[in-house]
Amino acid sequence: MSQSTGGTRERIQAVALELFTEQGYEKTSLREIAERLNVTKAALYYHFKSKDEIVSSFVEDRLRRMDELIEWARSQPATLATRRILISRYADAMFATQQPSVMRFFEQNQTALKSLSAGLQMRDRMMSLANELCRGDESPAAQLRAALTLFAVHSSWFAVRAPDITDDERRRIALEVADELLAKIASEPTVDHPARGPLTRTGEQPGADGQPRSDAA
Amino acid sequence: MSQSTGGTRERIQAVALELFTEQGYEKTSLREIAERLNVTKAALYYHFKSKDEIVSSFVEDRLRRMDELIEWARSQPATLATRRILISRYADAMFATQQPSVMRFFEQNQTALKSLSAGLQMRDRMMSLANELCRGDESPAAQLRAALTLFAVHSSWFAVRAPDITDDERRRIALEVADELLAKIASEPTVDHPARGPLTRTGEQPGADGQPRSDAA
DNA sequence: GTCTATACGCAGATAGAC
DNA sequence: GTCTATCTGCGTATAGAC
Repeated sequence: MSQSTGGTRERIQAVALELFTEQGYEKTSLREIAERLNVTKAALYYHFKSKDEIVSSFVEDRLRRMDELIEWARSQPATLATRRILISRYADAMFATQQPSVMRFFEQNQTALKSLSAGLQMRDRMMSLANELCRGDESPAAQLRAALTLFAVHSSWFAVRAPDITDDERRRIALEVADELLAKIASEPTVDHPARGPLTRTGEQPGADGQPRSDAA
Repeated sequence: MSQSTGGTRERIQAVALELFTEQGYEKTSLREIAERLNVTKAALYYHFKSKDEIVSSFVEDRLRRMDELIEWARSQPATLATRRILISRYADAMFATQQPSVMRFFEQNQTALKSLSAGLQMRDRMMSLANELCRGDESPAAQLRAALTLFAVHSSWFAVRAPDITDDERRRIALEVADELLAKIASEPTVDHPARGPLTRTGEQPGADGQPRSDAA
């Protein structure tokens, strides 16, 4: 919040993010980060209390965005239109500024993030987002489609191997595939076109969300 | 191959696989594995030359299966039918025996596997498999769909949260979603139904496979 | 086949000078 | 705000006894 230094804190974040993503959080030592910046390990400890606080520092921003998104989705009806806007906004957030780097960091460090509080929080948000994407259709297939929708946005960054493709094209293709998946999720709890069938409705649990959210949106 | 010991080698593999998956490869120490088995670290080194050789030992089997699968796919025409059988056989392999554990290990240790030879080999095979799933349709959207098809099989294990679902149901749902994705991939290089449009064909690279494979299939 | 003992290095983290 | 110096502990791996 209050950095009066010449951006050293930001430089540490940038280098750490890069190394954590390339070789993994566990495998990257503070010594390595310090060497890249031509400073000592002790200098790092002036800016951050610990190694995992470096992670938290660049995750905060993303957490905030996701919270806003989830809150918005909960205030909307569970229709295809809502879901399309939801995934579209999610893609916007992921493709904006330097978020792609943070996105890749998360993909590449899923396991390490299990022991980091920032990681657990992000996991929680991703689950909520997936839940919102299939709210109203509790079938297993819908859950899978919802998850794949998020994967579509994420993997558009590495799964598409084209030499001169722009970020905008990646985004558009991701949303094209995502929309197809979303279209197969039932829009209303009472389905009126039994062509797809309800599959195995194992048992409705009413409030799988977690918090009851009593505060205003 | 030739274990005359009372299965100690297998017990090490099992415990290592479990811990590597739960807490990550880097974070799991040989001391921890040894303690779980009530042996010493030195005992581990009798059975395996190094830590990463433990990984290789339980990856070998999976590599062989995937090689067979890829080889088969290459000998077949690039049609929807081929792709459906391919993903179905892949699912069979993934759901068979204790392969789900190995599958989860890979998902959870993507980054660590970049510095392990076994990991690099698996990455290579996954890429080849994805390539086969969209051979004949080099559009970015097809590449994304092919990758998501594989994700569908993988994520059916954790994305579907249902209390009493069987492995067979998971497999069926994964293939249901996978088939939808595959249906949108063009079956022939010369598309004759322009309803979907050619998207942004950025530039055809004839042999994006890597090896020219001159040997017989 | 498994043990004890140990080598050697690097990890994260702190104290206190400048 | 950055440094030098240092602490403490654990990491992988090896030697050699039983």
